[in-house]
Amino acid sequence: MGTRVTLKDVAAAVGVSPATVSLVLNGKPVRISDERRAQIQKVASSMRYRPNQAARALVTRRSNMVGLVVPDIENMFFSSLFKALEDVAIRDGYSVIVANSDDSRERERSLICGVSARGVDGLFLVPALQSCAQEAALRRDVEECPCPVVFVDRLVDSGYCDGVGVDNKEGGRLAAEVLIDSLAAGARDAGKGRVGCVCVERTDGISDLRFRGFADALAKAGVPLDAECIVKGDYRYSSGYEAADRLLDAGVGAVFCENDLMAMGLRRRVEERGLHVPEDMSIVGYDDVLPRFGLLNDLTTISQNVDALAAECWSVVRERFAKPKAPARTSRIQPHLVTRSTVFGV
Amino acid sequence: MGTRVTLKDVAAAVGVSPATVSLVLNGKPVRISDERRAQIQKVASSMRYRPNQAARALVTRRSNMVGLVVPDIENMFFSSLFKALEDVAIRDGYSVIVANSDDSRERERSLICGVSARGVDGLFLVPALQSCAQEAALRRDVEECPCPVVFVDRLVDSGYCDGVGVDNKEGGRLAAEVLIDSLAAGARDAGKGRVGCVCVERTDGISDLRFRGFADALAKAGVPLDAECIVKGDYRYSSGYEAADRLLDAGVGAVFCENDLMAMGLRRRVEERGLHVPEDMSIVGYDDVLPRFGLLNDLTTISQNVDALAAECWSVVRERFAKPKAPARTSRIQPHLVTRSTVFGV
DNA sequence: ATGAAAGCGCTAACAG
DNA sequence: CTGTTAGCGCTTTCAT
Repeated sequence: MGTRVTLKDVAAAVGVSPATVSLVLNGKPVRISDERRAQIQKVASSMRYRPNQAARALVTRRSNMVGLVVPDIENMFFSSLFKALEDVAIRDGYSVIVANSDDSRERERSLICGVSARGVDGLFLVPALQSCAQEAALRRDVEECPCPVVFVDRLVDSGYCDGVGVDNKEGGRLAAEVLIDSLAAGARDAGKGRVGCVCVERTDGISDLRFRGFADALAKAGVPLDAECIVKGDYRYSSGYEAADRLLDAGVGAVFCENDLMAMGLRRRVEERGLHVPEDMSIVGYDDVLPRFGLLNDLTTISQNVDALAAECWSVVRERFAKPKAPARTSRIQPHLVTRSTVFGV
Repeated sequence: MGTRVTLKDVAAAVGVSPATVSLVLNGKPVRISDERRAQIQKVASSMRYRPNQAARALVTRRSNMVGLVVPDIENMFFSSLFKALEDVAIRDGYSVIVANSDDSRERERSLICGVSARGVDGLFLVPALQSCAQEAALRRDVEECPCPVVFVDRLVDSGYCDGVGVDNKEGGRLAAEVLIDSLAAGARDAGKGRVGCVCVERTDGISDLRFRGFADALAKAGVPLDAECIVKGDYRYSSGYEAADRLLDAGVGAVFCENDLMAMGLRRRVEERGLHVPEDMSIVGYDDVLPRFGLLNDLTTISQNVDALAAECWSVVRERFAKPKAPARTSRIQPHLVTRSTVFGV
């Protein structure tokens, strides 16, 4: 195990004061003779000096760490979000501390405290499901948090806090649009002409928007969306799988699933019944996160563009660092349609 | 944004010295009058005092943070590993800093430095692929690292460093065993009687062991494993998918895939050709990590037991904290067979 | 151009 | 039983 070499060690080795070394190593525009500069650099690197970040954080009040609290890192979307965020953060020399709230208010609360006590400069928070239903409690925690907080993805009422999300309503609209086009592209056999969806009932301020965007666009185009064609899901593969029979039996031939996992489950069951996608059923998913995990994905889907989301998160927090008192800002990434092979005729 | 209240603030509010407050709040067994104790506790909590961890780390030389460097957090296995590790670490009050090496030696190197400069108490490292081929360079970094390192999963030559992994050879053996049983369970039609595998060629010290365990067990049982029944894969869905035709055409009816993703891809292609699993082909996967992501999995597979792996990681590092000079120790978790529905007759 | 000194927030001796 | 003192490793005035 290596030993810890301090600034003082370097100073002693060179025969100057710690202050001088600090100045040089931090590239401060103080006029120190070039020879000294070079010498200090050389000695420091040959001694493998690494500044102690804790000490530095103590005095500068900046840790170059940010926190990320997600409901569950085993949700592919959040996993990707983390990776994308780390990619952009690391370029500015930041590390990311991640923690899982398990969608629990209590755990989230303790995480906010715990992570901020670590001195992070900013905290990205995907609010727990339980918090979405207890906005007042969440707000209290956020306001007490000694560092800026940015809501991510789940945009709860956030006049008091920065937020970055995706335009879910637009995503729903895009899904409706392509399904409508598909309907127009070719006449369906009898008993396959209806439109349906697998949607999630949650207070996360996401599923309802996707549904609203979808339903509104359908209505505007005069395409009916009947109650028996709306099946509840829970974002998991199995719920898509289980939705298939009801949809098929209702004569649905075009389905919007609120995420890709459910779309895959749906597709599997459809094919198990000896039917084909998209000939017998068109399917649109949501997320487009599967390919990032090495899962082959030929699903036509609405992409959330996780990289753009992460980039925007970073840009928002940097602006907040620069102007701590600026008014809170919420921004939304635009989703887009990725056309692959599961929608008939497009 | 909340304000930062320090120990001194609390001390001033109570009218005692900072030291006293520190003693009380850390539950030190110093005999301080109970009334003072209670009063200090009360004031501290009402002022919402949170100790500054950076300052504490500076003096105690313990940060209560550990690092985890993985090749890619978008690999489901590592994603699960992180979650499992966080679960166990948080119970001891530890936070985890995660970073992706992208399997690059260079990036890993800079991560080891960067993370350890943050003062982590320990570092869990899944060596980058590139490092597995440059053990000397890796070793140098590890030995220079000012905190204990634990190799995880990819157990490179590690006489000098603790390690925790899975017994991959045993996993391969288990896969062979169940496939052999399956063969015995029912006679196969002609042209489906051979055994094959989709395996990965890598220097990660994992794929080769799985293969070796598999091949050795087959040999011992007198079951042939012919060259044309061994197809190369890359751990991704698509490579399993693409392996299917060659395997089928070679008359293979029982396949071991070195991970679940490839097994799923293989299965998909087999079914696309109108065949059935397990009637026409038995498939054994490896990992059993898919269900954790909400992916329905009815694959018969070799489970790595990520939770046990993480628990063992934690136990190893704790022991290292306790005895910094103890000899390095490598331990291996035993994998086990999870019987589901993709092996014929078992 | 460089060094001395103060102090970030906390803990750990040591006095009292 | 409690307060004072002295740093942890670093940055940052302010003198020199």
